[in-house]
Parts: sequence; structure tokens; C-alpha cells
Amino acid sequence: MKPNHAAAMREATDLLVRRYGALAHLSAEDEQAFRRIEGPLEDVRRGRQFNVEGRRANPPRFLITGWACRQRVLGDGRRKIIGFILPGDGIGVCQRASPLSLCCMTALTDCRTLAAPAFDIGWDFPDQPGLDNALRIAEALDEARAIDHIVRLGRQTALERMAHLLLELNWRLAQVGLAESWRFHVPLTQEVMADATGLSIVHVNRTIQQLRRDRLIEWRHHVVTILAPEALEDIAEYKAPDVRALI
Amino acid sequence: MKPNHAAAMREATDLLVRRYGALAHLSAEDEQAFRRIEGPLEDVRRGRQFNVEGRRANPPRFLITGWACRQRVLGDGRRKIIGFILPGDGIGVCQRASPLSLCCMTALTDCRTLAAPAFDIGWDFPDQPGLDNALRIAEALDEARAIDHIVRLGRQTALERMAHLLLELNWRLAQVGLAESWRFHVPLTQEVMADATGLSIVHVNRTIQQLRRDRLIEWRHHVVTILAPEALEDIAEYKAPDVRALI
DNA sequence: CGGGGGTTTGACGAACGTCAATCGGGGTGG
DNA sequence: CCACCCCGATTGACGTTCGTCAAACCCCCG
Repeated sequence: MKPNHAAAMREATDLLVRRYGALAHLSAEDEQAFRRIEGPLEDVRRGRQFNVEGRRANPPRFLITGWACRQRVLGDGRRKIIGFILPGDGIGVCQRASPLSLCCMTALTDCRTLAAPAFDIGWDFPDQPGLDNALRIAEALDEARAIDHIVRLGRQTALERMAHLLLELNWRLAQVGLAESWRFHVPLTQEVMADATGLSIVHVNRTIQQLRRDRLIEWRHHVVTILAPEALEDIAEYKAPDVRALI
Repeated sequence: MKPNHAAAMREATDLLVRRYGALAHLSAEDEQAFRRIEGPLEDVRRGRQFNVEGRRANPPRFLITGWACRQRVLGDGRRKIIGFILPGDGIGVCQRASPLSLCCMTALTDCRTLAAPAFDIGWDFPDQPGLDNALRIAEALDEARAIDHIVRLGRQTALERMAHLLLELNWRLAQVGLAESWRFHVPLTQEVMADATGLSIVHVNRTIQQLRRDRLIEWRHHVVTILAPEALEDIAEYKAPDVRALI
């Protein structure tokens, strides 16, 4: 094992400990469970699918760098992104059979993943209750975001949807240390944003323009800065999830 | 206990056995677990909430007759229905903390429910594996419908959404014996359909008119008949859920 | 016979989609 | 180093879908 590989593994498990430690208290024992993940680390090209729709990704993995998504494509090519998968999130990691884990999952950018065969369906970590808790909460957060998404798509305008999505991304990225002071990197094209918000590319562009004009955000070179968090939260009726309510 | 009360209890548990028996094989032992539910049966008026958003319904119950829904209401009164709750479905019945069970749940019609305190969060039925399975599958189906709903709202037209929703309702009602030969009772106003499909009342009406004109459905006196199931499924790209895939 | 909730219709307007052209920036080959 | 190119962002013009408003209608019930 080369030293830079060991460093990469260390970085990957650090990320997981940081992310899941924010969801539930991790004992030294729990942390060790993450440290013991054997991998391998894998580099995945943009566009690659992690699974076939209807089957869980095998092996289960954690996303370490890059962005992925769950999506469904209709017969005529219309695509809907169900949700984003961000660094720290599991891909095919689920305790009980979960339809969310059966969606078609695809890399939106070049990614790095860490295989974690032990985290397969029906996992059981009796000696690591913190780890078990954290993973369950992560699953619940996925479900909660799906509900938010339904409300967004069904009853919010383009501006509100975009604002809501940006706040959601900020919250999630902040959890893993990838957003600071309301600034974060979004390696997506506007086409992807369109498929996530249920809008057309052109209208996504116009909506972003408006958010910019109103000095609510900046968005340059794939870096988003939320200039007026409270105003944006008002527009979107966004509430950050309450992790403690999901135990 | 009056005799008609005993009959009502019998009907209620029959419904549950029929419904959950369609999801997983129920042993005699499993069935008994349903038969032993003590209740009480409760009649609930239309409009009543079963829980406060963010808290699970207490006690957990099963819906026996009538329709309910999960919904969220925005600050300015816009309402989005997350999903329908039909006879046989649980209200606050969930094994692990589930955001879907934390939605605000409301009776859309006068309802009858059967309280089932044993089916509270973290249930454990080691001696009734069939019952446990069936309830998990029911939870998974809820989640799968949420995903379908996202695709519908994000990338389907009014006509496609309505077609999809009607097919979903037909499938679910057929499972509990409330739809036969593509005909079922829908005790909803068009306003409710609007909040479920993310459309306006007027546009729901126009969409229904078009489905009628095209001889795809009949809809009279709250009874829907699907005249051309295959054509409707093509329009909606509807796939009936595969229960076996969710184990 | 009157009333009220829900449905239906028409006219109009706003939000959003489509098409097409242009722009802009980073990468690449000469 | 420069010209070119290509993908994605941006803009404008226009079309469609869907929302809004308001009136009429319908049916069930008292």
C-alpha cells in the first residue's frame, strides 16, 4: 500500500466520521468501525451508473468526492433527478429494503467512492449503536428531503424552488465541511439543476439571474454564495432539518 | 360489547388481514396478531388532524373506512398533499422514525380508525415474521409512491399526472378489495385532487374533461371507471409496484 | 323553493417552455 | 502563443400550459 493511498483512505474515513458524527454521537468504538472499512477506494467517471434501477448498488459504498444523484428517465428522454448524493452519503447503504436505494444512481461528476461491504442491507452493528443511529438518521434525512421536494415541485414557484434547493445544498455541504459562511462549490451544469427543480434549462438560468439581480446570491465559476440567508429562507419557507427529532 | 360492535371489529380486522396478506404471507399466528388488536374503533370527522406535524400520531392506528392524507400547508395557504392514506393503511404505524409518519395527517372524509397501540415505533414482532414483513413492505410502498410523485410533479403534464394518480389509486384500492374491474369510489373534491397533483382546481377539471372526452375514464358521482387501462398506463408511464422486489 | 357546496365554462393573464442565435471561457492542436 | 472549437451560459422572441377570476350551472337537502 503506497503512502498516498493510506493518506487518501485516512481522508475518506475522516470525512465519514465527521459527517456521521454530526448526526449522532460516535464512540471511539463507532469511529473504529468507519476506520476499519477496507475499501477499496474507486475512481468513477462522470456519467457512470452505480446500479441498475431496481437493484441496490453492489457493493454498497460511500461517496467521498464528487456529486451523484438518484434519477429516473421517462420514455421520451425527460429526466427527473430525485435527489442529490453528496460526499459522505451512502450509495446502496441501507438497512431495510428502501425504494430510495433502488433508484438509478448516477455520477454527475467524476467521483471517488469507498466500498463498504459491511454496510449492506440488513446491517447489524449491535456493538456500535452510535454508528447504527447515525446511518438510520441519514436514511431518514433522505426521506425528509423527498417530502420537501414534493412540496417544492407541487406548490412552489421557480424562484422558491431554486432558493429552497440552494439552502438544502448549503445545509448538507456544511455538515461535511464543504460549505463555509454560506459559500460552496456546485459542480453542476444548469441542465442538471433543471432536472432537479423540474424546470427547463432556460428558466433555470433566468431564475438564477433574478436571484443575482436581487442580491440574494452570487454564482460564479461554480461557486455559490448565499448573500442573504434569511431573505432566501423566507422566500423558500426553508427550515433546516432537526436531526434530534428523527431519532 | 354490543353485537354490532363485534361485527365492526371483525370487519376491520378482516380488512387488515386482507390488505397485509396481499403484501406478505401471513401465518395463522400473524393473523391472530391482527385479530387481537383491541382498538378502540373510533369515528373521526372530516377535517380532523391525527397528529401535529413533527409528531407521530398517538396512538398509532389503522384507517378502516374513509380517506385521509399527509399534507403540508405553506405560509400563504398553499396546500400540498404528500400522499393519500387509504383503508388498511397505518397512521403513525412505523417501525423506525420516519419523516413520512411525521407529516401532518388529516381526514379528508369522515373516517373510522382502529387504534393499535402495539404497532408503535420500534415495534418488534419476533414471533410474527409475516406481520413484520407486511408492515415493512407497506412502509416501503409509501416511500416508492413518494418517488413516483416526485417524477410526476417534476416532469409530467397535467394529463399524465392525473392518469398516473388514478392508476395508483386503482392499484391501492384493488389491494384492499375496494376496486374491481377498474372501478372505484373516490370521495374527494376536485380541490383535493388539485392539491395532490400540484394543479389548480380549474385545471384539474379541464384535465378530467379531457380524459372523459378521450374515453379513457368515466367519473360520475364520485365513482371512477378506467375504460382503457393500457392506454392510460402508456400515457402515465405507470408501472404497478412489484411487491416482491421490496423484501 | 331557496341555499350552499361543488362543478363547469369562458376570458384573460402569468409563468414557464421552446427555439434559435449569440456569447464566453477553458482546453487543444498547430 | 495563437486560432479554433466546443460546451455550457445567456438572451430574445414567441408559443403553450396552466393559473386566476368570475359567472353560470348543477345537484342534493332542507
